[in-house]
Amino acid sequence: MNKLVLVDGNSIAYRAFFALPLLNNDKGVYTNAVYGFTMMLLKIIEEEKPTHMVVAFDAGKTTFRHETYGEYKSGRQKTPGELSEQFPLIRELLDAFQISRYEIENYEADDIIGTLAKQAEKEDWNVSVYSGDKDLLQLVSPKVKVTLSRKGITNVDTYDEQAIADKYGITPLQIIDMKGLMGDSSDNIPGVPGIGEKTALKLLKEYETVENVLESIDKISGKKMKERLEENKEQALMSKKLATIFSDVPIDRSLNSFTFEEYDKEKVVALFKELDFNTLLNKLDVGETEETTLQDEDIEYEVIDEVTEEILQSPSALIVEVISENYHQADVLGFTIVNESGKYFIPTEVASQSDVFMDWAKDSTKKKWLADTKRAVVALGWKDIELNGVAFDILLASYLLNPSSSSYELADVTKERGKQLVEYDETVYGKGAKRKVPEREILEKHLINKAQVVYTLKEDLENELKKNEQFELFSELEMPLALVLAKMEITGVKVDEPQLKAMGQELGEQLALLEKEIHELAGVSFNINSPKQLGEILFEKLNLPPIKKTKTGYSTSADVLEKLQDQHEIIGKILHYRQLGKLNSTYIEGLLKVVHHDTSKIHTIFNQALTQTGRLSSTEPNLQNIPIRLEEGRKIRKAFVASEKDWVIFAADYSQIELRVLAHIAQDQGLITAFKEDMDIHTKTAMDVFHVKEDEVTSNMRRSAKAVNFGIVYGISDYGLSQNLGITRKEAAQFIERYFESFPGVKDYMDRIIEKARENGYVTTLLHRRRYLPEITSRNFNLRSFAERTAMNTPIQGTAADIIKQAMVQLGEQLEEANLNARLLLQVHDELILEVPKDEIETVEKMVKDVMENAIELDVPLKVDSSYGDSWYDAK
DNA sequence: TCCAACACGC
DNA sequence: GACGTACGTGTTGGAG
Repeated sequence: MNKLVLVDGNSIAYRAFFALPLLNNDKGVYTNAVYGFTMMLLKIIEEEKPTHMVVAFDAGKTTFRHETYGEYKSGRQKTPGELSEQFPLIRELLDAFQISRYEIENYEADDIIGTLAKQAEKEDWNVSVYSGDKDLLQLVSPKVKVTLSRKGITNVDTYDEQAIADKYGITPLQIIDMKGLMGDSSDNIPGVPGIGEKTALKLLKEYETVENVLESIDKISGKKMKERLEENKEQALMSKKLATIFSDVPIDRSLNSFTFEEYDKEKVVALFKELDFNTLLNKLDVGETEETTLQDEDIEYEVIDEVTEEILQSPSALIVEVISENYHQADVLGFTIVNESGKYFIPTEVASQSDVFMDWAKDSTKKKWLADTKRAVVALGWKDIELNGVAFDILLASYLLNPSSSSYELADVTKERGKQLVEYDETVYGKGAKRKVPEREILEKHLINKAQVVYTLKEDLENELKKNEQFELFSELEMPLALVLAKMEITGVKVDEPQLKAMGQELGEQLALLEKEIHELAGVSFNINSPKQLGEILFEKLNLPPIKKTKTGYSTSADVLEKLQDQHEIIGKILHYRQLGKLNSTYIEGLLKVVHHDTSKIHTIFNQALTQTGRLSSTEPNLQNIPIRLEEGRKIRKAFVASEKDWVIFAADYSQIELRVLAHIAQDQGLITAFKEDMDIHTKTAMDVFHVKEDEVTSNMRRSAKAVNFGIVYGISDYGLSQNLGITRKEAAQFIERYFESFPGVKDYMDRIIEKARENGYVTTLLHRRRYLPEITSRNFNLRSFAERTAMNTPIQGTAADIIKQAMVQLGEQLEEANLNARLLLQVHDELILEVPKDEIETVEKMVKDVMENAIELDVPLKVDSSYGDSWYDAK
């Protein structure tokens, strides 16, 4: 049986380009789109084994669709130069593979594909279409399948009629009707305003086609909807026409001439070498037999009912499966192990009663490779099972290799490398309310696959880390840090529940009173928490001037309200109501909800693989944003107390760590001297920027200087600074300029780092953490400016993150070595919170300060302030 | 169930 | 010349 594969060349090239960082070969030619395209081709060839194959391209700027609608595809971003220069390479690549390409004036790739698909269908061939564009789904039939790239490049979904029905509840042909109603912003097809995917599908389920919908407008419920449909009848019909693929393109070749047999290996190898596609080269050699699809029914593994030492070899890939998102006090669904000797599933009951297993888990000489170490260590820690000897972690390795990835799930990590060897958790377990433990055998196979993938990925990832000079960062910093964090999470922070409740009580009363006063001042009762209702009251009923608007109406944000303070008594009360409301809902009620009642402790989860800069984040609850600036909120900290009698809460924070890091990496002599002399850095900045002596610095000057420093640290723009200081953008820009004049070393650094980012496509921190910035070469001003600010900021913020992480690892070791009972509880970006027995305070104070200040040596001193008290509030 | 608006920390 | 401008987490209201 003949098998025709049709590829939408433009669409796949676009996808590849935007999915991958802007790679280039040693000659500086951009190759990311070619690379992604190649991965896709190899995958298609291997999986589809086509007898015939065509890659279709769009030709020229205008098509017959522009005659219908002049605005078709207008407003589209121009193809970036970095991508257009890759198209010739893609053509060259296809020629080397001996794959036909086809384009024809006046028609789009879609139409060519549609025409060929129809022709092949008539001949009873099987057809597979590859694109990134949902429009193509209209071609699906019993003989035609459509595969769409989802995110990334080889991450795909294949659709047959059933799949479309499952996903959209409509037939392939109705895809056109759907587009007619909802439009398509990327092609500038208007559709009917106000109708999105959901509404379109609902209408089509009832009326089948756009035409029927339009004829039945009377029967449709909703006044707005009727009006919209009525007003846009013509537009809907035209949109449908635009979305319809034309299947009668005059193609001057016969279907049979598009055969695909073998590729010209010599040419392909030569081209791959030219493009620096070394990984793909290796693949070609071993290539064809290599397993790149999901392992299925026939995997062989053993279900263990008694653990023996023979199956516990070193190294082993180990999966400790916990499917609930929050892993504290969670169920472990089972263990799988893959090593030299075989593949094993160990049920939780078997493992937990096996001394052999426990000894192996505890034995640090027995090396284990994990998918997510902290998750496993914490889940097991709650069951008093010790896990040592973790030598590799897929999550952390993948994060370091590319912190901007949106997922580090094993399925994605393998897919990114051109293989899919394991199913998505969501597919196996379901999502949301439907998430559940699957049948025993499905679970076993899934977990075996996971362990298998960990076992194979380890080497690849390790090599990539080494190539990037990130292996030390991985093994000496992030890996040990995961264990430190695991301990902190299990330890938890003790909360004085009665105190929180009492504060909640009082807040509730104040809120009720404020609410009453606000309603009286407004003359009507309304929901103060609703920006919509509040906006109407303030700007329509009370006729206050609306200063700012949001997409949906009037802005009622704090900075707007502050400007209206003097104009009405109600404003102050609203601001106060908001402040107290936030405290009550997020911090009192929110925290009480997550207290573990058996111990009165809160156990957060630190996400170690999320931020682009290398900082941690904290969830369920977020303990990194407990109020401090306003006294009323700061009182919340009184409820965070030491967990044992005669212990205290101890806090140590770095003073100006980011600006010190800046002084070091920029080598700005003025800044370095200032820090060496331990000057007040904001005052020093003000002196230099305003050209005044120390005693002439006014509080306003210092405030401005502080805001500029803040801007430098967080990479904000002149606009951001102007908002901060309440000045114009121009004035803000001048401030920044004067700052750069005063600190020429900083200015040089900023220029250099942007240049470097452009050359490499990424920036790094002192410890080689990376962040890729593909948009730094964008012609879109916004994207480019953003990337430039990120380039300046990430090395600063990221190095600061490196430093405190280093301190945490060292502190963890030293506390243990010194046999102290004091323990780390929290990290809040530049500060560490511990709980300490009173008789250890002196020792710990010295140790913490010493470790933090010497975590990494810079050309400026690091300074740490510390304090302690009965609660977090008192540790100030 | 999702998104927008808002507010908290660094 | 306009663009729409640190990040991350959580709550609420409101639309579907």
